[in-house]
Amino acid sequence: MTTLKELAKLLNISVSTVSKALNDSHEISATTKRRVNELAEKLNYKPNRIAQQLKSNTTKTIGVILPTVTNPFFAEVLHGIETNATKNKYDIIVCLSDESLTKEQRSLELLSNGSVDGFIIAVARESQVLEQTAHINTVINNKIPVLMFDRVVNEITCDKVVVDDFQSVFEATEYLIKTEQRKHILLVSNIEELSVGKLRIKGYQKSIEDANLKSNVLKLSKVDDVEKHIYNYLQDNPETDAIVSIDHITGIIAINMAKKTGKNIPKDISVIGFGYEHTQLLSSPKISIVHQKAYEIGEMSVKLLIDNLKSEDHKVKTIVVPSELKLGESTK
Amino acid sequence: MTTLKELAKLLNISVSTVSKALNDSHEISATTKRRVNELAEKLNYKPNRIAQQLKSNTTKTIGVILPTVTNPFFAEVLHGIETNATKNKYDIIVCLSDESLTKEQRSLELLSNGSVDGFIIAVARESQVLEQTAHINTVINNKIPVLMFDRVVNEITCDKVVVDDFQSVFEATEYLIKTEQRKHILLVSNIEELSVGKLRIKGYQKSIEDANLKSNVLKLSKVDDVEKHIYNYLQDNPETDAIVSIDHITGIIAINMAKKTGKNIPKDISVIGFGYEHTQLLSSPKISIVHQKAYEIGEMSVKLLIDNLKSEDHKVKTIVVPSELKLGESTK
DNA sequence: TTGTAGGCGTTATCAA
DNA sequence: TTGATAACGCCTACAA
Repeated sequence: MTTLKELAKLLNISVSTVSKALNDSHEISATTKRRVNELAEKLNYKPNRIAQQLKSNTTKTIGVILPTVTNPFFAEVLHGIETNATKNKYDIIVCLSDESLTKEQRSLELLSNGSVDGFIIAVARESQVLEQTAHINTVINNKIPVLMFDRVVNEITCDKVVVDDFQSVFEATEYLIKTEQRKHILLVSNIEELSVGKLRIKGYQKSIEDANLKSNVLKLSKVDDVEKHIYNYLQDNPETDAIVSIDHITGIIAINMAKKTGKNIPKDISVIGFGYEHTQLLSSPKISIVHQKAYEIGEMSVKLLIDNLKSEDHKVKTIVVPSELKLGESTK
Repeated sequence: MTTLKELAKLLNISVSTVSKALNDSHEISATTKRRVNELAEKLNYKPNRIAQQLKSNTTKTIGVILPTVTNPFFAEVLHGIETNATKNKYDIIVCLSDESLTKEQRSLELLSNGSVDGFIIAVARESQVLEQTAHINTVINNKIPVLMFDRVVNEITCDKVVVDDFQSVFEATEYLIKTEQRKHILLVSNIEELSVGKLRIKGYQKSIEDANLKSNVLKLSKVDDVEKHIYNYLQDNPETDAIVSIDHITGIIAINMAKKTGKNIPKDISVIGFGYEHTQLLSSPKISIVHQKAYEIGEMSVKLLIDNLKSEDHKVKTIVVPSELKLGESTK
């Protein structure tokens, strides 16, 4: 890689002159600037990023710590993060915790050595279940800004970007009750132990209670054969006329199983699931979904974190990104 | 952040002594080492990564450039890359090209300033279709190692990790012909313009030719309503008794559509798609898939790139990661 | 056993 | 208008 020193030597001028010329300083004459720029162009000079980082004590890099990226929600959030970071001339270093507390701790620890200016994190399932989150506070105490999204720890004070988990499921359920007159609504879930899962279930229950209906929750996260469990439930409870799934998997399975029991969708049973971009393609009829604005969550997270990085007196915020009920063909 | 200088000052010794003590140099006395280590521990000292990078002229960071991460194949490859990179104490900077040539060029350009030691890249759809790949050679000419995976440019000389696209579809088709005695096999695709898509279609065609059957290819990548196209085809060609999908979407849609036309799967029609971890969950009956070892592709890519980074006289290799036919319930 | 000095590539201050 | 120098934080050859 070409350096300032090399350019200086070739042009017989000093390093600092070259530096100033390249940065278009008013101190430098037009001719010198021209000479310098021409050579720099020719040798494809690019200022060494590492040196700039050392000098400026800032990396323009964000550490992004995700539980997984095979879950389409996090994939789409990452998409939003990457796009918006790039737009703001930030790079992202991505670490996957694989839902493991240890990996999450290690990643945070490893990047807290000047590698990044700040973190965007969705905490691992294990960290959330065990309520072990001291490592996050450690980072914050080291004055490295942290933004948490989706899976959030209430006890930690930092910027947060969350989904309207309670409200969205409340409304989805209410839609089934009020608009579709459904009376026997099942909730299926494979994420009931997560903060977001709990909130979504509460939204369902509130709506059910308001209508004096019976709550039916099928928890599947520790179960092998999800298909079979849903199928059996539907066989045993043939009065079921609607299903709400609070994740991006069980809704589609529920559609398949309901069809298998001979029910017509949406005539006999309505189904509302959670989903993102392509989810609807994969079911027939196309599943109605609570569409979480995953991309926007990523975008907002970057925006808020960069705000924090740039301003001296940043005050902590929590932003709620509202979801949208996107009706497909699995509701009437 | 605590620095060597600060430690030195507090202990009234020189910076180099501190440095050596922390690196457990034999030059330093046990007592000094203890004093230094204790204080370092107490102040949570961590060597500044940027300074180390500048000093060593190596970043221990890999630039990963992916077309997208919402496609589960790339998500799983990323998983493999991240895990193996971390294991080898490398970070990854992730850029998404969004299938755009321009974004891909920009990302490569931007990171070619010392930010990374090497690249892992799957070229964007646009770059591949337009056959514009000079930017990749530029990087290689700058002596930054590049590894390409999956979507590969034959004209470029560098390490490659690819899937056995031709062979896997050849075998899947052969399975339908020889084991299941299928005679009217349809291939559906939404990626026929990609190098991998072309190879997969060739594998299908070879197998079909070998058996003296008729080739039927349904190209859907520029089509709005994939469901409808598949449904119509099945209506118009009721003799169809097997479907091969060469992507991770159209196989599941084909199952749904075949069911819709009243066919029984796998009795009347067999379906084999492409897929990864969770794909099989989303269809009923569970789809049989060509399982690309996406995670392994990521792992191998990192391994090969790091080999290249470490050895002086690295010779260029292409590694083929074989896929596996994973029979589900959509074949007999 | 400890310390001094120089350098990685850049930028900024100050002097010429 | 240009150049010398110092500094960012770390490491290391060499001197003490």
